[in-house]
Amino acid sequence: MVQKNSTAQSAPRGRPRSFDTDEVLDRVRDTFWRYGYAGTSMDQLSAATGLHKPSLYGAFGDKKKLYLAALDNYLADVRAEFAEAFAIPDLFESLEAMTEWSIDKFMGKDELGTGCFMMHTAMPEASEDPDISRAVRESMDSLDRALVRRFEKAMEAGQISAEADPHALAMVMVANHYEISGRARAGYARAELRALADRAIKLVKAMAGAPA
Amino acid sequence: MVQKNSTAQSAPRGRPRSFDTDEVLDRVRDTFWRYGYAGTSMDQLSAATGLHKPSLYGAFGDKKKLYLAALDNYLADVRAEFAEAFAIPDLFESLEAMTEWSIDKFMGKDELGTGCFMMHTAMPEASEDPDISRAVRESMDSLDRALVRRFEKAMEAGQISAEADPHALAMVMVANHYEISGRARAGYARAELRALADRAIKLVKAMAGAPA
DNA sequence: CTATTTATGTACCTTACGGTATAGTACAGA
DNA sequence: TCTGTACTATACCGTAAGGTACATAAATAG
Repeated sequence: MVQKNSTAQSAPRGRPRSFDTDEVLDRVRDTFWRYGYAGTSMDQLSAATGLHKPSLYGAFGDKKKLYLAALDNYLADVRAEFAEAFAIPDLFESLEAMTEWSIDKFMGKDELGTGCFMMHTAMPEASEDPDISRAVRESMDSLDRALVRRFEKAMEAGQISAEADPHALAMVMVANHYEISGRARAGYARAELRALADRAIKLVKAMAGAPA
Repeated sequence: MVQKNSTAQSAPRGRPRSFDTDEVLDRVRDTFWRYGYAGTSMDQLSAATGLHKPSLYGAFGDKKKLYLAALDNYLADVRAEFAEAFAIPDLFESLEAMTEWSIDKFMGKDELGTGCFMMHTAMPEASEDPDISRAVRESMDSLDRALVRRFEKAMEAGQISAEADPHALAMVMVANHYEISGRARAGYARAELRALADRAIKLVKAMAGAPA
């Protein structure tokens, strides 16, 4: 009991895992992404990860916990990327970076068109599963806040008019974000998504006005 | 062979159906709506409609055809309601009616929060199923066109500035529409959806300017 | 080296899935 | 009334679903 909360150097006791959890979660995420939560079987996940089912169950619990782990993984990734984009000093470069990343992600591998992982795999379950529903709400709120803060920062930096409404501006970008996700999954071409994003950025420019 | 394409008055030959197809499709739609396409079983649909499975298979084919029939049903409903809303002479009353109807639909029975049927049941399947993907694209295009036409009509009627951009205005309403759907399914309250819609309408007002 | 702990791999369990065979039933037409 | 036809009801089929028992393997602790 001496070293109760032992730090990282002490190796775990039994046989070590033969896989990297994050890599596995990436494969899991990609599989759920294509086929949806209900549409993905544990056998598919087993095949996609190369792990046998008992390993998956041992490491993550059950299908839902595995999904939630993949969702967390995805959302953390989004938050990190957006934080990076929003750290760019110029507002419109920020928005450009944000939309560019989204469109890349939403097109997916081989320009297949997969949309937002959360929108198209978590939302169908959200009406029946309060855990998933809460995760979605938290993520939406988080994106709202991040965008509002970004616009407030731009106002403080004098990049846009002091009379601009950060909440209205954030709404435009958020709604555009979700729309692009839907269009991507419906099979619209990258150029069409880009045009939508550009339109939104242009609108933000018009709304935000010249710096006072 | 005389009356090959007989008109409606000739009754069908065998035992008549004991159910009304549209009523059944409504129940089917509601069930898919809650649990998603993959998350809904034929047994659930059988229970929800009160029909035994052979009747469902006999009338609709298989699960996917049954789903597509429910989707068609839903989309026809949306088109009809929006056509009605867009027939209101005043533009902003039109938009009010459109959003009011959407929010009602998206909240669902008992304010449970179900979102748009197409967005949350068809989209997850869209990345793997070209039939569903195409139906979604057609529906999105149709809503785009309807909104653009509505704004053009408002311009012709001198309700908004002749310099306004109908496509930009339509984009705002469409993106807002899909966003409200997502928020509804994530469990946001009706008042929050209403506030989002009002913000979009307010933005449209600002963008459209006073009639020249 | 031995005991303990944890992960792996195979094989399997129970249940639920989409779909159907078959026997019976209600109608139109002759 | 008889016949053909289409729908209904029950019971069922083969398969795939989520999840696990159990024997084995690889590590640490003593």
